[in-house]
Amino acid sequence: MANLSANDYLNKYFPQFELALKEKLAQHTSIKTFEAGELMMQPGQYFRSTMLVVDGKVKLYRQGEDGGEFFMYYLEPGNACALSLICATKQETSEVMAKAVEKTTVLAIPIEIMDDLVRNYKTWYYFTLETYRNRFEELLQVIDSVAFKGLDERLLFYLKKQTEKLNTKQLPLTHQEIAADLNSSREVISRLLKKIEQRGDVILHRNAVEWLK
Amino acid sequence: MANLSANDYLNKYFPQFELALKEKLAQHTSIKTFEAGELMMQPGQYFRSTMLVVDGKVKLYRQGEDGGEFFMYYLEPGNACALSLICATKQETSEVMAKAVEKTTVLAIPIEIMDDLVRNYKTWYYFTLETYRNRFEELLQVIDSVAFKGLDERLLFYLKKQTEKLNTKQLPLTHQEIAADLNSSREVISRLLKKIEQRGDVILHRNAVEWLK
DNA sequence: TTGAAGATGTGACAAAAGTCACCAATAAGC
DNA sequence: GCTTATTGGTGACTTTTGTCACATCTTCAA
Repeated sequence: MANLSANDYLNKYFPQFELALKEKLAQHTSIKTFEAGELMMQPGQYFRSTMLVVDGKVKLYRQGEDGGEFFMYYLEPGNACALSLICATKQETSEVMAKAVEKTTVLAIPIEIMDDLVRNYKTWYYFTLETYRNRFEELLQVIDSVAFKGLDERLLFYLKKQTEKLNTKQLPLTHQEIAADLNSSREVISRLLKKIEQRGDVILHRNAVEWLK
Repeated sequence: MANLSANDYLNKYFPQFELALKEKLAQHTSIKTFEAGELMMQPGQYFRSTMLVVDGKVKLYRQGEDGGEFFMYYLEPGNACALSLICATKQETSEVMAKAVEKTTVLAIPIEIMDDLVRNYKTWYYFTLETYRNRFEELLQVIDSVAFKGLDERLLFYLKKQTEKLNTKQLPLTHQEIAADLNSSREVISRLLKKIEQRGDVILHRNAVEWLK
């Protein structure tokens, strides 16, 4: 993607923002990019800005004390990180990990203007509410799958979600990565995938899983 | 508790609301009460109002397709149901269960005035944001415990949370109820409780667990 | 081409959790 | 008192998941 200005990004991915808000943001935000694989946020880190994703893809996951991971959801262009809204506003440390899975571009909004945004721009207010709502609902789904389902069903749910979000049926995932996302172990995932393959729902390739449904 | 007016409740539990907001709410809300054990909200139900809890205690939990339960958190006086904010605003059906665990009183805010509240009363806006934030953080904790911890640790976490919220070390819970909240089975909970008792962290009574830490 | 690293497959076993059957203790109602 | 429902205890067993050890296979770089 060619070099777009903050204004270009805002018009493209945040058309619902009122004009004055877009102008305000264009003045005060800086554009930051992260390389694929780069960590954008980690527990214990303080924030001086909230981030609006305008290009790429960000993976949000929780990290356990033992170092285990647990995938929550992806952020895409047009999304904001609900957690960074929380953390920036409350000046608390983040409790989740955010990692760029592709080269990712964000608009960084300094916390100093957050209060102004919230008070004076209705569309910003609606946007933050909508962000909370959406993330909340995603978290509820995550809780469901982990509370009520066995690993086999969770794996199916995970693969389905990946095909939707990555927008391809050839999922570029190793068994090891899947295991990490589900906080399980590679061997177990390998076996479950094999079962699913025998049922005819996927085909296993090296470094990839092909979703057939 | 004697018969309080909406205004009394607002002053007591929502002192942070600006005066005009309290007046507005006093005019437009109705007081509803629920008996102990009464279901206040269930999946598939539409809402015509958002609820502010002003007395009693409400248990929020998720229900699986198989009928299993999964405890999320309690709402207490001064809290609002984040989900009812979502559902009322988006006119979507609820996806969680809410049950009064004690006789509970709420102020019901008709959705018709929600937009007005959001637009014109700053303290309402802050309140809704704060509500989302708090529930979000509670959900993250729930996810952690279920993603990274074994049943034994989850049980400890659960008991601890109960002592905090119920504000007593004599938890009036049967093993069956605990098992339901954790979406496990009574026998397993009984055994784990026994272990914890042997470690000296609790004493088991009939219909109650005494938390010693 | 060869060696190293990473990805996957698999058997054997261990640990955690759920299920079933049944018993004992307690409380509540008649 | 007696009966019955609820609560809790326990052994035996199964299923699910995790762990360990090791074998293949592929890719890539030296």
